[in-house]
Amino acid sequence: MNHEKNLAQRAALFKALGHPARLLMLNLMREHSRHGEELAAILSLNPATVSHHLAKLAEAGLVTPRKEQYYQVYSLRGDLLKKTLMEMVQMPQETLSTGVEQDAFRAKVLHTFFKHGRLTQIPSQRKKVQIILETIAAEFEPGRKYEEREVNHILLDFNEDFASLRRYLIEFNLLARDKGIYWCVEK
Amino acid sequence: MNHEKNLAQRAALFKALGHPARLLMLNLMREHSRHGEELAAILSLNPATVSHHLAKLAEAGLVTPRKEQYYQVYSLRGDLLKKTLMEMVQMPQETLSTGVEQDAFRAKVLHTFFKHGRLTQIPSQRKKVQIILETIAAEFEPGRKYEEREVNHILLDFNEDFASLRRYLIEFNLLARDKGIYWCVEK
DNA sequence: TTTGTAATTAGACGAATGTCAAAACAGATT
DNA sequence: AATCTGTTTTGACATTCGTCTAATTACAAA
Repeated sequence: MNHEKNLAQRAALFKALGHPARLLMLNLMREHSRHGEELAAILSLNPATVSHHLAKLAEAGLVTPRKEQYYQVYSLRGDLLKKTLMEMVQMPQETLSTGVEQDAFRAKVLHTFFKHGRLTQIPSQRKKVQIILETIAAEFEPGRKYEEREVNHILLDFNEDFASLRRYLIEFNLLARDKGIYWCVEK
Repeated sequence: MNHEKNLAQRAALFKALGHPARLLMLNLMREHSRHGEELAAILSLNPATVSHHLAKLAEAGLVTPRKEQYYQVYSLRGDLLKKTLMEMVQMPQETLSTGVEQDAFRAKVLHTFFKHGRLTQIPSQRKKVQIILETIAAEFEPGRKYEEREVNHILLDFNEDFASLRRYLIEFNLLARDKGIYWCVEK
């Protein structure tokens, strides 16, 4: 996809702005166009170095060159600079929010604490417990009522300590109970 | 002065934004706060690397950390990102416009073509000729009238080819002539 | 065409940056 | 107090970046 390219492009823009000499050049060009030799003299840099910097700025679309008599004159492209940092940082939702984000963390946690479909250990961090319990709670059909021994039976598939699991599920508000009848909480 | 620090700070901000992993982190934090381990899992990076990136973002003032249970949770500082690129690039006038800009180029040109107060050669680039001639024209008192032989005498101090200099000065509109009388043009 | 001048490229080299493994740290849980 | 776990630091290594000199290129001026 072009998301990668897009990402690299954005990074390149900021990278182009991330050097003192180049910031100074842009400020000088803010007043009027400049040619390489002039910038080199003002900044006390070698013309080759200036050329190198200008290439980066041009590649990022921040300046545009034009020929003029002997000189290659560079001028500022103001339109790009009018955007906010946020606009430049922000990437399309789809690039990130397709659930991939949390899935990576979920997957890691699940892989750590589940072996062959069974819960090997209950993590001590609440965020991880949450993930574990959500996975277990998915085994219960929404809307259906369960007897306590049905609940125990299901939980027993995950770990022999079904009582702790049941308690956790209620504590985390994933399971509800009334008069010995259980049901899973709607999301 | 703090101009230097200011300049380095600005560059550091952009440098912090100039890396794909850090851009992704900011985008992830745009939805909600994140802790290091989570980011490491999502980005498939070593926790140490993530910590390093987060430190750069924090130093640039783009994110702020807070402790939360086991975790160090980082959240986005939106205010900074609201500014435009131009606002971040732009430096106070005084830092640049005190005439230092052009002076550097002038100095270089003058050093190249003047030796011991005498003009060793007339440059072929108009921008440089302009600088040379302005320097020579400064020898004439504003308002005062000069005979042609007085003009020649002054120019002879710079170069034996006084006739060419005189012609150039008029061509560049630095000296004016009427009926054999010369005067320097007001700025 | 020849010459001169600014711009760019190539090459080299030191400095800064990104990455990870391992160790040290900090702080909550037990 | 002892332990466990996420975070940060340290050290090492490869990569990228900034800078210069020297060589090359592109063109305007003569």
